[in-house]
Amino acid sequence: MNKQYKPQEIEQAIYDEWEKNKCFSPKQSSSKFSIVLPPPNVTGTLHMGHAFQHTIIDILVRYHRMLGKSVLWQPGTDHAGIATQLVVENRIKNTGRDVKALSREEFIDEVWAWKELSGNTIINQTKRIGSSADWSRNRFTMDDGLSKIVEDVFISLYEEKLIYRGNRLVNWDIKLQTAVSDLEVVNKEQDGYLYYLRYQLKDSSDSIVVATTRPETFFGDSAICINPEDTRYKHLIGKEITLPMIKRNIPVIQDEMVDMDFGTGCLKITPAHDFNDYKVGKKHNLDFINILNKDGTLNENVHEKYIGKNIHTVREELVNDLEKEQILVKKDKYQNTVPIGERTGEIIEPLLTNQWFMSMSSLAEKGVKVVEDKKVNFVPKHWEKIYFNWLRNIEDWCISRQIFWGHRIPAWYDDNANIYVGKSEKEIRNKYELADNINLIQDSDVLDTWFSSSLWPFSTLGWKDDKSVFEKYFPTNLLVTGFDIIFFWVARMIMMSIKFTDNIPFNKVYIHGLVRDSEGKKMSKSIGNVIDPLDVIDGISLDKLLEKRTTSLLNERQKADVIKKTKRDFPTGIREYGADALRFNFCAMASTGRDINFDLNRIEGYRNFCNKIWNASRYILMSCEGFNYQEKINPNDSSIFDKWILYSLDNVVSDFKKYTTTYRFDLMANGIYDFVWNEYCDWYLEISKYNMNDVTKNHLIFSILRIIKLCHPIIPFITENIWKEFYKCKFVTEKMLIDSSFPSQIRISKEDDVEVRVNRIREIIKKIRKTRTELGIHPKDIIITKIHIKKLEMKNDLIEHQGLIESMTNTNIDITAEQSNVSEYIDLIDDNYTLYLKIRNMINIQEEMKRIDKKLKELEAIVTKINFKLNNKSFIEKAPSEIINQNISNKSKIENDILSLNNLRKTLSN
RNA sequence: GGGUGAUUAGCUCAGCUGGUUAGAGCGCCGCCCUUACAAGGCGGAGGUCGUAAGUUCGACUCUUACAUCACCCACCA
Repeated sequence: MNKQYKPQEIEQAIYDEWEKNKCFSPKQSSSKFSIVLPPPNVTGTLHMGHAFQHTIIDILVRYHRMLGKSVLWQPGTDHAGIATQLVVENRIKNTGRDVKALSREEFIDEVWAWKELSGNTIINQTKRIGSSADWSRNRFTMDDGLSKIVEDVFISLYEEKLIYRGNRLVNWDIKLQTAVSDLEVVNKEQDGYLYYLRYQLKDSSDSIVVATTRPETFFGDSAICINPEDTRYKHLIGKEITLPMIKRNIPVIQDEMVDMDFGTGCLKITPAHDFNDYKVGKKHNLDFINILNKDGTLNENVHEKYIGKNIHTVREELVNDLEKEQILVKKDKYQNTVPIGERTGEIIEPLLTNQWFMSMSSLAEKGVKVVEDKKVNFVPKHWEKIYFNWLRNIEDWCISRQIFWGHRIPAWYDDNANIYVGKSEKEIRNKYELADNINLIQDSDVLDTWFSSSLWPFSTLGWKDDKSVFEKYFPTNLLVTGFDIIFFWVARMIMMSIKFTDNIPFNKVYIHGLVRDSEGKKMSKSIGNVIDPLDVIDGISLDKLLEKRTTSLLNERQKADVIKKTKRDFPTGIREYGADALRFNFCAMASTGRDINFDLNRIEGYRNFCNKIWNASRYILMSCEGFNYQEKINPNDSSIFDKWILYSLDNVVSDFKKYTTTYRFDLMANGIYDFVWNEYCDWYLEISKYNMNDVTKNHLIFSILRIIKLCHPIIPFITENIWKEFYKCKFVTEKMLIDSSFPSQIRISKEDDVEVRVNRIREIIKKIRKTRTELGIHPKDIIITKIHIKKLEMKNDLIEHQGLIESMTNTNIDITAEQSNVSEYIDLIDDNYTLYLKIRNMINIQEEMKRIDKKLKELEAIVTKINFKLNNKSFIEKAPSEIINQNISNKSKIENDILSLNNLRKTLSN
C-alpha cells in the first residue's frame, strides 16, 4: 500500500470492477429495497445538488444491499422539454444557423443528438460520484416504452374527462411562444408606476379616473368596476363610459372585490389579460377582448397606431400620447410584482388560448389523503404542511406546451375542429369510423415535461412490460429529492400513482436542502460561484477554473468580479480530493433538511479522514503480515482494551442503523469520524503498539474489517480498495466488499466496568500529558512519577498496564502505597488516586500561576452553583435522585481538581 | 397579507422528548519530523446559546412577544 491515500489512482478501477461484476444488479432475496433516481435533465452537466442527492441515495442503497436485500436503484434522465429545447436552440444559434429555418423533424433530430451527448456526460458523472445504480435498467423519459405509457395515460384520462381542451387564460411566454404552468412563473418585484387614466362617460361631460399599472391593456377593457358600498360612484352604476382613442363603450359594473381605498376606487376590467379580471369577466358575463398576438405584438383590437408593436415596449409611447391627450391624470411611483417565466426570464402575459388541461381536484383529494393517513411520510415532517396547502388550493394543470421537444399530444383534429384522441391516425379512423376523405391533423403541441415525470416511479419499473419487476419493486421505499420540486414532481407522482396503480409510489419522501456556496449564496453561473463536483474529485487549476466560470459571462464588470473572487477563494485552484471525501462531506452536512454551505476546507478535512483510515489499515496490514487470522473472537483472551473497542464499535454500528431510519446522515458521519479518529486510532491503535501479540493482531484485523464495512456505504472507493488488500492477505474470503454483509451486533457478554477501567487509565495518561505540556516539559524528558492508589480495584489494572502508561506518557512510574509530600513533586488528585510528578526545569511560573488562578475561579464558580442547587430545598424534593447524585459526584470531582490546582500552586510558589 | 425555517466559538454547523463544567470540524496558539498517517501526534485558548418576558426546583432545549436573515404561497388593479 502507498504511504499516502491517492484517490485518483484507485477510484476509476474500483468502479469498473463493480460494473464488470454486475454488483449493482439486484440480488435474489425475499426482502427488497427500491428507489428511483430523480432523473436529471439532459440540459448539460450535473451540479453539486445532484452529487449531494446521489450520495444520500447511494449511502442507503449500499447499506441495504449489505443487509442482503434485493436492491434496485432505478436510474435515468429526463427530456426536460422547455429547458432542453432552449439549450439546443442556443447551440444552433451559436453555430450561426437559423433555428427557425429548421423543420420540426430536423429540430428534433438536433435535440436527440444533443441528448446523446448530455445524457452520456451525466451518466459518466454519476458514476464518478460512485453511484451504484442499476445501469442496465437506465431509462429516458422519451424512450419508446415510456412514451407509450404517457400516451396510454393521456388517452385514458381524456376518456375519463379528466383531461380536457379549453379556451382559457394561461400564462404565456412570449419568447418561447408557449403556455407555461403556474409553477413555472415566478413573481419579481419591480419599480414601476401607478398610472391614473381619465375615462369619459358616454352622453355626459362627467368622467371617472382609474388607476392601473398596465395602461397599455386599456384597449382590452370591457368594464369599469366599483365597490357597491362606494357612495362616491353609486350613481354611475349601469352607465357606460367611452374608452379613449378607440371610442369603444363599456359598462360600469359593481363587485365587492374592488378595494375602495386603493387608487381611486375605480377598477378597469380587462378579462382577457388579467387573471382576476378574467374571473370578474366570467362572473359578469363580460366581453373577452384579446389585444395580443402570440408573439407579443398588439393586434387589430388596439388603436391602429399601435398595431404590431410589442406590448412590453409600447408603454412609454402610449403613456406620452395619453399625456398629450390629457387622459393621463398623473403617475405615482409604485412597486409592483411582475410575473417572469422561469426558463426565459421574460415577462409572462396572461393570454386567452386553446390549451389542454388536467382536472386536478379529485386527484388532489386522494393525494392529500395518503399523506394524512401516513401512507406517505415526509422527512422532515413540516413539508407535509406545504404539500397539503398546495393540493388544497390546486388549480387545473395546463399540460400543453407549444414547443417541439416532448411527447406529442395524441389528439387529431378534422377540418371542423372536432377532437379525436387516440394512439395514431389509423387507430382513430378505425375507432371513430372516419372516412378516408376526412382530413386529420395531429395537434402540434407537446405535453408539459412533468407529465411524463409524474409517471416515472411506475413507468420505469415495468408497469406495462414486466409484471415481475413491477410487483417486486413497486411501490418504492423512498424518494430522495429537493423541496423545490415538491409541487412539480412529488405531488404529481403521488396523484398519478394512486390514479393508475391504485398504490402510492413511495413510502417516504426525504427532502434535502440546497447546496450553496461557502458564504451561503446560491450557486449560479451569473454570480460565478459554481463549483463542479468533478472538479472537487479531480482537481482543477486556477486558470481552467477561471475559464470555466467566465466563458458564459458577457458583462465585463461581472467577469472582472468573478475573476477577482475566484482568485481570492482558490488562489491555487482546487486540489484533487476524490469522490469519497466529497461524499463524506455531503453525509456529514446532511442534517435535517437544511441547506448546505459548500466549503472546501471541510472537504479537505474529510480527505484527511480517508487518509487516516488508509493509514490505520496500512498499519494493521504491516503489523499482521503473515498472521493466521481467526474470524472468531474468544473474549477470554481479550484485554480490557480489546473489549472496550469492540463495545464502542458495536455502539457505532447500532447508531449507524438508527440514523439510516431517522435520516440523520450528519450524526452518522460524525459518529464514525469521532470513533475512528479519536477512539480507534488515537487510543486503540496506540495501545496496540505496546502489546502486539497474536490476540492483539486478531482484534486489530477483526475491528478494522468491521470499520471498513461500516464506512463502505459512505466512502465506497477507499474501503473497497482496502478490502482488496485484506483479501490478498487472506484475512477475508469474500472478494468484494460491496457484496459483503453489514456488521451485525457482536454479542459478547457485556462487562459493564470495562469502559470505566479503560477510562481511568486514559485519565491518568491525559493528566500526565496535560501537566507536561502545561509546564513546558520537553516530550523527551522522562518524568519520575509516583502513583498512590486510593481505590484498590484499580490496583491490578495499574500494575498490569504500568508499562503502557509509561510508554504513552514517557514517565517512570512507581506505584506506591504511601502519600508523598516531598516538595519536588507536584500532586494531581483524583477520587481514586493521587499522581506525584517529579518536575524539573519548570518554566513560566508567572504565567502558570495566572492560568491556575483563572481555572480555580472557574471551578469555584461551578462548585458554588452546585452548592446552591444542593442547598435548594425544592430541588432536593423535586429533582430525580439520579440528577442529585450526579451533582454530588460532580462536586467531589471538581473539588479534587481544586485541591490539585491548589497543590500545584503551592509547589510552584515554592 | 399568510406560512415555513433559521439565529449557539473567528467560520460552517450538532445539541433527540427540559438536568453533563454547552460540543464537533476548520481556523488560531504552544510543543513535537515518536518507522500507520506532518493530509500527522500531544496540549491549549475561544461562547452571558438573537432580545425580552413567562412556565419550572432547573431553560440552549418549552410558551409568548419582538428583532434580524432566508425561503415559500397569495397578491389591491
